[in-house]
Amino acid sequence: MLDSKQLRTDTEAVARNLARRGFVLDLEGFRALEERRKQAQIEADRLRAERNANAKAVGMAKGKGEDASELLKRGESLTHALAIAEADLERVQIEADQWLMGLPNLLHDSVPEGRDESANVELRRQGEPRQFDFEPADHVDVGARLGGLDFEAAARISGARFMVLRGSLARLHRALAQFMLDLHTSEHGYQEIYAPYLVSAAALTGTGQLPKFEQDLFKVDGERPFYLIPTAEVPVTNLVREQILTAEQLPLRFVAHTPCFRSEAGAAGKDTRGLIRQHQFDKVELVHVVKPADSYAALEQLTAHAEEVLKRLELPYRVLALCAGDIGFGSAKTYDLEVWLPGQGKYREISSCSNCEAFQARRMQARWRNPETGKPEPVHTLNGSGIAVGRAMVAILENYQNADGSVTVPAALRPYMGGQERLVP
RNA sequence: GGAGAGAUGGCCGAGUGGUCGAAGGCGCGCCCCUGCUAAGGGCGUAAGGGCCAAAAGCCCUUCGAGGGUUCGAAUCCCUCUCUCUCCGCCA
Repeated sequence: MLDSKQLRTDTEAVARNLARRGFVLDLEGFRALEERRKQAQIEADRLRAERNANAKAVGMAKGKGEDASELLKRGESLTHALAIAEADLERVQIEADQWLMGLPNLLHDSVPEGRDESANVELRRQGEPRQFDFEPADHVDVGARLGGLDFEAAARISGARFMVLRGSLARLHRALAQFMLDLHTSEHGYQEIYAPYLVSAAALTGTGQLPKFEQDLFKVDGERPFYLIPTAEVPVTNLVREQILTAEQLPLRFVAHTPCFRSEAGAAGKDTRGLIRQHQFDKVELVHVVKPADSYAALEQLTAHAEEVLKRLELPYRVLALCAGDIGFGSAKTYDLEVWLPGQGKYREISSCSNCEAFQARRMQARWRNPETGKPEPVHTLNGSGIAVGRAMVAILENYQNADGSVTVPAALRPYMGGQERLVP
């Protein structure tokens, strides 16, 4: 959510910023709506103040034993008028809120211009793609040869876009998650979190998935609806919702390993082969809650923490600054990490690190008390994958495959694999 | 699942229809007194929103949430949520 004050006082600049995303802000519509809201609120407040004063007068008159029948009559008509004014205000308010909730975040000045992913800017590369003396297979074939990757069983159980892991691959998957958690908790200073996988609409509204992106979510109907989390960002960031934190509590750094559930509506036919795009996948997520002044330093830090995972696994990757048109709804600036996949011969996204500034904090009412002003102000929130577990496994299978069908276990993972150095068919 | 109790400001806790955003206490802040890590005194101390360019000021909302009764609701009625205790069941 944008700062409504800024939206009102600096409308042109906001419109110019949003235009970088290709988002057209309806200035006329906004001004008309805002004017209606203002009038409705002034009128309702006025009537309510009058009614309150009148009611108080009734009490005083009765206390003195005076006749209050005139005041009572006036009160009745005021209450009636107020009901109408309040209903009017509520309608406008809902309309204004929905409109505000549908606006994406403002972009940081450093975000490169561009309409789509082709304009993303590569910032750096780490590691050299390995030269194979045989034709590298993709992870589906590597996994099949190991006998641990079973899409057919998954299809029988659940359908398309699910996977079953068996034996050493299931263990590799677990080892990856453990390794990442240990790295972030013991070396990067994160607190490990276990949080709900089913969340309320309010939590999803806080982080920005609702109301606009309901079609991307799995909804669990019941007396009260729940949604399956599309990322741990949702429950973990919402840890600070409706809180006023002290300056001493910041920064907060959380890490959580959770499954993520995505409907992938609109991705029909995309990445249908393999486990790149699944309805259910595991991810280790990093979340920072920081003072506004620190958030861009925190973004660099968080990205470095995600990169460290790939460095330790000795996987080649590159870092992109997403361009204006490719940045997510709630983010002001995003870096993507892309890992090299020999099976596809290209870099594929494995982590996305975003600074949401105050966008989510305003929706969640997550604040800190700024000692300089003494006032509660929105915190800044950041999140990033540190990193996607399923895709990390893909990268390992493809980058560490051998001609005989075996897969070398990266050194960093061996302690989590009982010392095993190779996965063999 | 059954029975009961509860939800008030940073915390504790009073308040069963009127001048209550809410006594009192604790905590915190500023000041006074006191020559010294004590005691005492005074003042202040919620959040969200609106009017205003902004500040000051004024106004509105909020006593778990929503609805109702009423001129007027923390207080009465209904529904829901959450917490606690006991029983049952269960990983």
